[in-house]
Amino acid sequence: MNEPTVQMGPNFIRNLIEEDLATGKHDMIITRFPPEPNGYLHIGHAKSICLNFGLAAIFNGRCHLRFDDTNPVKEEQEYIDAIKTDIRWLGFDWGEHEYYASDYFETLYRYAVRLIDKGLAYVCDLTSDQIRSYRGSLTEPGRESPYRHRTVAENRQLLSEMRAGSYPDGSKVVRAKIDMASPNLNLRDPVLYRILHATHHRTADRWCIYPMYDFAHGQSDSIERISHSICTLEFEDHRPLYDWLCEALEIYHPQQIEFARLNLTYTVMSKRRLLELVTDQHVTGWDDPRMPTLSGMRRRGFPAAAVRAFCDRIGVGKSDSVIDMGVLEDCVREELDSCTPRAMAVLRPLKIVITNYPEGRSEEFTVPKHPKYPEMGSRTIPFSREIYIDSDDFKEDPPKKFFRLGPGREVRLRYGYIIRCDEVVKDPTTNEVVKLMCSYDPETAGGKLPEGRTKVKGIIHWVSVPHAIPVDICLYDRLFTEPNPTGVKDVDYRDHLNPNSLEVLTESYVEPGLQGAKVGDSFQFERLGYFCVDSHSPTSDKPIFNRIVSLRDTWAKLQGEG
RNA sequence: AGGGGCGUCGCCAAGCGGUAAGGCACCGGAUUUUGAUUCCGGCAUUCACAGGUUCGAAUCCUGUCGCCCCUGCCA
Repeated sequence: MNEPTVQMGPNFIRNLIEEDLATGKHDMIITRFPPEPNGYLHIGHAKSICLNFGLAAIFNGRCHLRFDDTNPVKEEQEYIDAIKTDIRWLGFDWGEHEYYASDYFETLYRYAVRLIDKGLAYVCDLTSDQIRSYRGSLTEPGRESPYRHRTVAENRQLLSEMRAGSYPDGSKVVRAKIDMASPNLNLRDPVLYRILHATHHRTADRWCIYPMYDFAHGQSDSIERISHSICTLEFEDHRPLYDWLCEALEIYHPQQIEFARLNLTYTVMSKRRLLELVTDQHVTGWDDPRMPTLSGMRRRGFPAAAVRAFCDRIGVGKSDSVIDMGVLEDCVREELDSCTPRAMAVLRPLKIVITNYPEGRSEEFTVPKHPKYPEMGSRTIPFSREIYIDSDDFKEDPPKKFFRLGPGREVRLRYGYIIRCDEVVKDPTTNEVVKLMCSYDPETAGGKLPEGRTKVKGIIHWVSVPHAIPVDICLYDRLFTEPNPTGVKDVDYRDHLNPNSLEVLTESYVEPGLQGAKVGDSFQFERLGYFCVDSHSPTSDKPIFNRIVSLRDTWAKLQGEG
């Protein structure tokens, strides 16, 4: 396993743990990442994973992977497998420490019995609607259930009958006996167990009562002797309940610390919505390269190291925040720039005929795979009389500061000759530019500049027509047109879906050296961006390249302003 | 006065009584056979606001305002 070097700036959780270690409150720290196997992991989970595994690595502790699988109707083995794959991809290893809340069902049941014996829990026959109305509201206290004062013996009897399957779904629950007037709604006799005659993906039909999250999560942490239970802000209100439970049960009491969950612009982050995008087929699946899921980003070509760098860069705090997508993209570019071999590709081809280059002749240029790291080796690119250039590198009527090709203009072919556009050939009916007749200067090969010749400012990429490999290109853009798709009043987030989030180009070409590229291989197509071979390429011989991220483009930015 | 939390540059974020780190974005400029990369330089007299304590406050106290979360037999 590739053990990542963990980067983590100072943050309040790290400081707190440092203090706990310094004061001897703990000799070793144990954290955990506790996903529910009901969906795929997304970049928000990556933040939590990097935090929990990162902290464990920094302080020489350990981090458990625990599946909080207490709701059999929503959870599936498929998700467990996908989650494990994603965490390993991110570069983290939980070793032997793979746990399941369902492994603790028997212990949890004994805990429930213990509460009943202490008169701190009871079996309640109210319907869910009744429980809701008895709960009161934010501003009004609740009312006690008429079943609240059943005897210990009766409660024990009822609970064991519940477990034995004597009652139908929803007919009874067990509740903690805390305080129906508490200003904290979580303390108004919360439900601990419900009856669910459902087959669980791990315990099959052994149980027909299942613990609620609030009765499983904290105790699971306790059972695993988690020193620091790190979770997101919305569980802050639940902490008093976990405290109450640990005290009532007289069990080990982990310390819960809450941090703000990640939000990213131009995407959504809730599992519910991501699932909707998948089931409504707005995307092709959980691993659609436009999804903020780890599987989507992996397929898109984001390096795991970039995701880790991102998680470090955004920090950890308690204030609600929305991170600009640009931060993630910058991390991806930074990682890819140093490790990605360069290549030339033409996305929207425009043919050029070099009129003074002999017909039938061709030559090869040997150029570095990476201009800054010659140790990465070299590649050869063929040149011939006909080449493709990208159509936006030619403008019949060039705007100001456009230093690419235009009628009568000169431009340098990357790693090749300087050419001049002598003639523009158009389709007589559509008036579209179909071909450019150019001439080359044989004295300018490989960057050479003869004495007295003025330097050309523009350099463009190209591919030799007879040597070009046809490929399909997938251009991805942000999934939504709104920075905060769920934040616009009275508008469904799906109405902000970007209709142009995927553009498929089917007439693109790459240099012949990319012939043997394998799924997942990444390249920088010079002047265009980073691309990788898609894992869903058809078995046909025409590969698909996903654009991972574009290069920074100050020219495009200037254009946008104009 | 229902409870809990948060408010430091456009977006994140250090800082924890001694006089505002860093990143992204943005703006200059240098180098460049990728308008990329790299490199330099600029970018909060001010920390939601108002009072108070102090020689000294983003940091302590009081009050005000704004935003987020909580009424699943989901997690």
